[in-house]
Amino acid sequence: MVRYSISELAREFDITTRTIRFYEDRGLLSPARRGQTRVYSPEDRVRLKLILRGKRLGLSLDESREIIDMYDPAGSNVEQLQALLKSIEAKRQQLQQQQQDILSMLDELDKAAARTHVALETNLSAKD
Amino acid sequence: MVRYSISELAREFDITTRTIRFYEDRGLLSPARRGQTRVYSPEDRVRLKLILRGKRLGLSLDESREIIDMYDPAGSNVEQLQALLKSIEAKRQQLQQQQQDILSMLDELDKAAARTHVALETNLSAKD
DNA sequence: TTATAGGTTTACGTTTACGTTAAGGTTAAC
DNA sequence: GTTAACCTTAACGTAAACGTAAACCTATAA
Repeated sequence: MVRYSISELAREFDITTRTIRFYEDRGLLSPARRGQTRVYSPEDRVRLKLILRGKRLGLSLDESREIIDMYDPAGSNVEQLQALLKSIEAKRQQLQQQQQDILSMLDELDKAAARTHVALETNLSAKD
Repeated sequence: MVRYSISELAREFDITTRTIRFYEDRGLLSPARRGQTRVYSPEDRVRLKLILRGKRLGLSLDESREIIDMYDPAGSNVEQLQALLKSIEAKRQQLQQQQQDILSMLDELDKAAARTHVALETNLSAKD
């Protein structure tokens, strides 16, 4: 039965314990307790990973929570399920927009790098 | 000679004029003036577009400015050019990480959608 | 000539996502 | 038995990215 301490997780993901407690405060994590001390399961660790991935994509904590909550359709009633499908679709669109943005930006970085190489060689051969 | 007013740009990109002025304040835009009034060129408009694309990718305004500044290697000296190449490479790596993150997330959204469809059909056939 | 539809600066307010003490409780090693 | 390395809650501070409101100028259409 694998368990983690808060500082173990903080070290692994290079964040502070304050950050982890803050995520709990915002309802993104709810670790077990041994006495007063927080004890994290592998599932808690996965949730943390998902939060951090969301952060890398520029998601707010609320958005990350929404996505994590999409994982189980436990909000069983039909309307909720249909709403869930809608927000899944919306997220997908947003991610596809991001993909496009990344491709454009990568393309422009390539060109910028090329120009910079040219400028470098010019400067070097000119030995100014 | 195409020019834009601040509210034209605000309408086009669905942001407020306050936002556009804020970007200027942070050094990301520097439109011309006609009297006291701001007048935006097509180049200004492109810069604004790039800022907003950065936003969609979760970049801070400072990061967006850095990327926009990569477009011309006017910081001509050799050390600066080498530093520029380094940061271009760093950005590229970050964008590739984001690509990976997006692919994973899209994959998980697919699965979530599938589970939701199943739950929906179950609920519908059960007519609860 | 007076609305009204734009533009301006200035400045305080707000949300998000933590950072940073402070003050204290518990266990393991020396 | 005290030092060190953990853990806890509580609370104030802060940077980023604007929102919001006040107070003002200015051109033009009715």
